[in-house]
Amino acid sequence: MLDERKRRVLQALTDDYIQTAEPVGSRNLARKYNLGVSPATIRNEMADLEDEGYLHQPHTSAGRIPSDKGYRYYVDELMAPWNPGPPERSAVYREVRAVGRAMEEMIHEAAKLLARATRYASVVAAPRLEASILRHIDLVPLDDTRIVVVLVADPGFVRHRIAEVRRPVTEEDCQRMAAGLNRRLVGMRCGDIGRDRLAEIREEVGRGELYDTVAELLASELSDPSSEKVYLEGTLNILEQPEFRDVERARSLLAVLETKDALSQVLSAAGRSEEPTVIIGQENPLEGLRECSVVSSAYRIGNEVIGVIGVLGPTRMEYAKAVGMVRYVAEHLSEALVALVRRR
Amino acid sequence: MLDERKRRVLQALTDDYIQTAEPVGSRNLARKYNLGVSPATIRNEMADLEDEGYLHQPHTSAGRIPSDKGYRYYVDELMAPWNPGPPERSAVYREVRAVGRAMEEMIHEAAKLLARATRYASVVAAPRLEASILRHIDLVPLDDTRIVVVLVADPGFVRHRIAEVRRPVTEEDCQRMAAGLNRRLVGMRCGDIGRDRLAEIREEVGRGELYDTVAELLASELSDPSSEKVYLEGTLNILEQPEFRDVERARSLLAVLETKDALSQVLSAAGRSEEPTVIIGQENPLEGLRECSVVSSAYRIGNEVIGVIGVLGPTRMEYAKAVGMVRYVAEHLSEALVALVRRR
DNA sequence: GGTTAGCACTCTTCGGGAGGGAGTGCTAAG
DNA sequence: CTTAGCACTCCCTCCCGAAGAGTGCTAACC
Repeated sequence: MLDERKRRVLQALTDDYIQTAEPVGSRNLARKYNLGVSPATIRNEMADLEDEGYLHQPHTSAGRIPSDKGYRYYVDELMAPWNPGPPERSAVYREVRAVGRAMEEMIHEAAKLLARATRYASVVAAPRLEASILRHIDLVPLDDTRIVVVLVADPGFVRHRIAEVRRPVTEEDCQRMAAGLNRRLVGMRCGDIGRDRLAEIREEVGRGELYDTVAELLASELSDPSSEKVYLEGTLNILEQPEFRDVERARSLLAVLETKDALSQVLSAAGRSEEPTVIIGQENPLEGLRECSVVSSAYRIGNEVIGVIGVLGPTRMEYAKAVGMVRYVAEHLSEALVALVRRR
Repeated sequence: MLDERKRRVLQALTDDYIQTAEPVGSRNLARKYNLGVSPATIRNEMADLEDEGYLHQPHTSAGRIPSDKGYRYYVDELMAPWNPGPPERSAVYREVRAVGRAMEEMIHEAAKLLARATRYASVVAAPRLEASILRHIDLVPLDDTRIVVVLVADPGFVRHRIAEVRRPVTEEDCQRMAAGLNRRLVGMRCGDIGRDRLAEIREEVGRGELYDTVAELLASELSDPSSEKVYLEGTLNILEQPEFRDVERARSLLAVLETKDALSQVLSAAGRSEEPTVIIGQENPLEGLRECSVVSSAYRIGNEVIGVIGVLGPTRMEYAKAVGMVRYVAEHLSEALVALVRRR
């Protein structure tokens, strides 16, 4: 659709704009990238590219800026692939693949790393407990009316909540009930352990206030569909971007990002492809993110996609680096996670 | 030291400046606060207050602004006490005193609430595990070479880490070892469970790789003095303050706050008084925080101070509200925490 | 016919006054 | 001691002009 020279112009212009954040003029383009033609010719090409919607001008007599359509074309066809170098690689090995971490912590570390490496904000959706297999329940009395309920589920979920009862219970009560719950529930999919299921085994496992309290807590923790955890890291990086030199813009963006709900929407819009997905500006479903782009990738345990990790920055984003880094982190996160369950 | 009229002028001026963030002139002061004297008189008083260092002028022919010394006097002697109204009270009851939370989560919620209520950033130092009493250790096999180590300590600490061994272990191995560890360690102060102590009981409890791995993990988790957790919330609020309308300032402040180390310093400088402490501007030990004030208070379990919670904002801070709110939250947090251990 | 040099034109940005406004400090009178 | 009056200072805003960057068009060139 675009001839070779237009492609080269669009590529050079986008590269330049991504670097400088300033509208790019024909003279500059001719000087810095040897396109083999004069500024006048480039001007003609730029005018064509603008007519076709790949570029736009902030005002007459300014240089051009890629439009969302321009970025889209750049991302799909033009950009030079970027691969992590030694510093990025070693950071991933050091921080994501470090041992001794439960799954959620590992995922959280991956998000922090991604933010640091790209200098954008990073977002990550942690897997839902629902879909995982319950491995162990533990009841630890804190005092005679409070019990720590510890849940361990399959690929490395560990959660704890505190249950409170009116009538004192003993350590033996807790042990007996934990044994009963484990006998009947371990191996089940967490999402299937709803109130119904818990009511069914009430007779056998325990009855009494302790059972009811613990059961209620389990039901709400295990099968609450709104329990998706979303992390946001590196918000401070947003302030470094020249498009957010204005505090008001930065603030309104950050305000949007602070609502976990918005983040979930962003990540679900990104889909669950295992190859990095790029959402550019207006393609974004959320009003407040129309000047941002999101690069995200699913991560897996084995063949099963369990979450999404990505970066969020201005539309003028280093897409090549973002895509390369997201891919690398997602891959290694997946490998680290599968290692958590590999010997089963 | 200051006569009554000077006190009233300083008070009115500070109140006004805190509200408007604009230098306050004599005419304005005379109009808005009925001080019973003319602007000219107020001017004389203001000149005196400036000579004595309570005020300063950004430039000739601008109004006055309180200096750090002025704020200090205002905080110590002048400001009208502020007490939380129904909305603040109910928020505290709803969010801090809600049940089902482990201690650290409760503290974290208190910080979030404080940030929301004051519209400043909030900081909180969570108690050190070291000083608390170990209550329970649980070893849950995740697969045959990975074990979730769950620690429960006295006032509601729950932590988990994952230990990895080379030679497969069975569920029975774990149970046996957990029982042994509990028998020998429960009731001890966590900080006293160092490598020495763990080596002593090695013979009795378990030997072998499993013991060594778990022991190493316990030692690092229980007695690591650098493990103080510090939370920072409401950073976004900083951007609302007119003194941070300039992105660069906001960014450099937030960059300082993102280093947990700096936060620890701030909170330790605040001391551990149970009555709210105010640190104003230059009084702050940290270079980057010389234009900020911190209002903080210790919180307790029973009579023992276990941490510090506070808010951080520009020196032009609503001190009365900050102090009132910090006091209220710290008190209720202390009560909620003591409730965690009351039946022992 | 595509390419390029030349040029007039447009639009933003930046610096330098001018004018207005807020506030002060001083003086002298009450 | 207090206050009215007043000259003075300094900032802020607006406006203007110059500079600079970049364009689009035209006409010549290959």
